[in-house]
Amino acid sequence: MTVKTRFAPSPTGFLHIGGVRTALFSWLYARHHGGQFVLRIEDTDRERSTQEAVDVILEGLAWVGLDHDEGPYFQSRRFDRYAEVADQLLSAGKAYHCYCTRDDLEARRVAQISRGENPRYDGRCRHRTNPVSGVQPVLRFRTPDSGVTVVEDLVRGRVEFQNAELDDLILVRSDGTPTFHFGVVVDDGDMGITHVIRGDDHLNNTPRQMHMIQALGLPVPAYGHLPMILGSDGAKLSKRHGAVNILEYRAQGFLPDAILNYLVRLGWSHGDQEVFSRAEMIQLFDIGSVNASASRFDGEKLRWLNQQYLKVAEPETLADDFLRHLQRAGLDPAHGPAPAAVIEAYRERATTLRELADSAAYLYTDSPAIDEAAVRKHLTPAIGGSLALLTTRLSELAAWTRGGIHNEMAAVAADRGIGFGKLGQPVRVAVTGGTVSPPIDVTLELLGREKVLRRLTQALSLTGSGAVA
RNA sequence: GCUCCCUUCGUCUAGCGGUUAGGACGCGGCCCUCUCAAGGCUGAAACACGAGUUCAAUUCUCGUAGGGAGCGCCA
Repeated sequence: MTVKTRFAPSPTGFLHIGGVRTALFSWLYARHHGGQFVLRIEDTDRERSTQEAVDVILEGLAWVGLDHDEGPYFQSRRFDRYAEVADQLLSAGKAYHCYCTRDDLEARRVAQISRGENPRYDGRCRHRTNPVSGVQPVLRFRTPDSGVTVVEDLVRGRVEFQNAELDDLILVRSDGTPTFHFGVVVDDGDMGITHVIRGDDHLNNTPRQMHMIQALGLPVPAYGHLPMILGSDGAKLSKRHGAVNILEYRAQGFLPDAILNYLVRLGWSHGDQEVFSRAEMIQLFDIGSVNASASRFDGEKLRWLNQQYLKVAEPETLADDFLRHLQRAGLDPAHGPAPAAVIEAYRERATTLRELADSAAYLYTDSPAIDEAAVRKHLTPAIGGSLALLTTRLSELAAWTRGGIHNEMAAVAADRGIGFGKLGQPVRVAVTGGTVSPPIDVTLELLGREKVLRRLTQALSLTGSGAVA
């Protein structure tokens, strides 16, 4: 049997990190077993579904690289099929029309709750033989009222449900549209889904769906219910801390591989290993060793992982994204060094591409941000002579390389009788405007001779030493 | 309220009857060092509680407490 899994989001909002994790595990399961991964858009609720949400889901999945083999299928285009299956169930006596109104249902629900009962449909239309005129009925599924349904969950193990606890759920609304439960069952059957891997908010729905599948005479798929991801405060994911559009992570400068790596370690592990390439994930992933408990989202660890990927990536592959972040910051990439060299120099000093671009901003502008306190501290009269000498020597340096620059700086420091560091930091402040940058020779090499000489000359005047190059 | 699920350092986790309870992020210290990082070494930090079962429970069972989910003509 070939494994076939699916990811079935409803397009009523953006795709967030929790959805991506669900998609990832489902995708990994399929890929690990050499199976197929199906994408299905569950848009039976026409009121709340939007094309914009569909686009965002598709773009998000494409960005993180969770590719599907089939689909996207849209439930909204399969209404005829659902109607056909509904008729089948109705004529087989496995479903029936219910004429109870919403108001009646609601009133009974309130009464049940006040009596301390599980609010559920009382089945009063189960044996009705005549239609109620003027009322458009819904179609309800006739749930077995005794017995036990066992879910052998891939993640939770054996979970039992008393059928008597379950009521007759609606398959088709009075307006003729199918409900979520019905669409899922018909689609999973039609699409040949063998393994349903989804969030554990569906665990309680599983016995009902199994009943429908059995009534349809279809094979019951295997189920795996994944624990949910909580916000960093332990509360349900909300916009404050993670339930943001997955594409926002791209805007923040995260890499897809880092996100998937972070997500796969939420609820799953392989010994002490922390970093997994996609190939390793696929090879090692085992749903049987997925945790049953919910986990919290930790942005710090995501940042750490992101840097791990930043550090080993081919700089060229990061160049385009880096350029986008520069432009976002209002900088002109043409006015500075080639991206790869900057990435190379900065990736151990940044956790995201966005941070990296922000740190490198001084390379791409003629008016870098100036740290006034650093200027006062380092650009003192005493350093003026050294800066003047360095400026002269750098202007005469034959080849503008870090090695050559380093030699000139060492020579100036020796000549002036000061340590390398005593010269390095004032130079750093002079050319970057701040106190932090890659090794000073690398920094100067990146900036280029023209900008370096100009900034050193400007800095010289700030020292108040009267020295000139 | 009813049903179902969950519970090891602050966080992610390893553990699958006998361990000095391991690793990672974060935090502290030391080393390296022109700054910041990165890196190396190192420190503090956990089995929710109570009963069983057992020679022996973090590990098995049952409770308790605390979290979570479901109970819609939402998905």
